[in-house]
Amino acid sequence: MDRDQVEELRSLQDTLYFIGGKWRIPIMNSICNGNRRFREIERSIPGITTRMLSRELKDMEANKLLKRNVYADTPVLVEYEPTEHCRSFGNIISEMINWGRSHRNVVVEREDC
Amino acid sequence: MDRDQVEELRSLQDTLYFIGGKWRIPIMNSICNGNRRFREIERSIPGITTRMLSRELKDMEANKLLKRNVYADTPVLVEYEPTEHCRSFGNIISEMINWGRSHRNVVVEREDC
DNA sequence: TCTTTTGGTATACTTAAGTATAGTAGTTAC
DNA sequence: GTAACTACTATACTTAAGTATACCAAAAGA
Repeated sequence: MDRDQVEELRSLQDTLYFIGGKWRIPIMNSICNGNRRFREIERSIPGITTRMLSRELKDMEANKLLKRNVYADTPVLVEYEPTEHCRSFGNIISEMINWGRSHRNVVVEREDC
Repeated sequence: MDRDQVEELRSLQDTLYFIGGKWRIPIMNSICNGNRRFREIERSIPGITTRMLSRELKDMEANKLLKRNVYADTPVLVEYEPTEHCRSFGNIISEMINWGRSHRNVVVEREDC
């Protein structure tokens, strides 16, 4: 194992740690797709609970992945805005979508046989 | 949420499900980097236990991500070989390495301030 | 007035993922 | 003969992640 591979593995594991669970990437994707409000994001990700969404959003704000803007009109309006840091995940997310798409095709092919 | 976003989310979640835990991507990376034998892969990923490696390799074989070749010389030699399916993850892995690298730089910058 | 919507929090629980540690059977090196 | 390596499996346990459910206050709509 040469030096490069050690550094690559470290970068890889950092990213994986950052992605963490099941929901962060879908949330990033949703926000980058233009969803801004809590219920809007929630509806865009079937199956997520308010608890998980709430926790993730808080954590993501702390990690500078998004900005939480509160507009104190009545009723109060809360919007989550992606940062550049969040958008920098775009390539990973696109690649994941591509992979998932072609993987599904492979599975479908197998099922046809 | 239009049709496209539903399909994208599905692809994304499929991929995330496939990646699963903490170890699969590092294992794929290791094997694609040329590591072939059990102990070789194990040593290339500090912290992994034989149990996790064993489980993952088995699961990955079942999912056609790799081929397990047994050479019945004495002593028996076992080699894990990546399939095209595994290599197709290359883009995701590269993007993750890139992200991890630049994220670390960002963190280092912050620490310097 | 009653229901629904918004933007969440609190509590309790389950399950999946991962860790720690030991052991197996065969082989080779000293 | 004993220590170390290969390629694992087995058992027991911990912890983190996720689920289920209920609830809150304020506002708007029917």
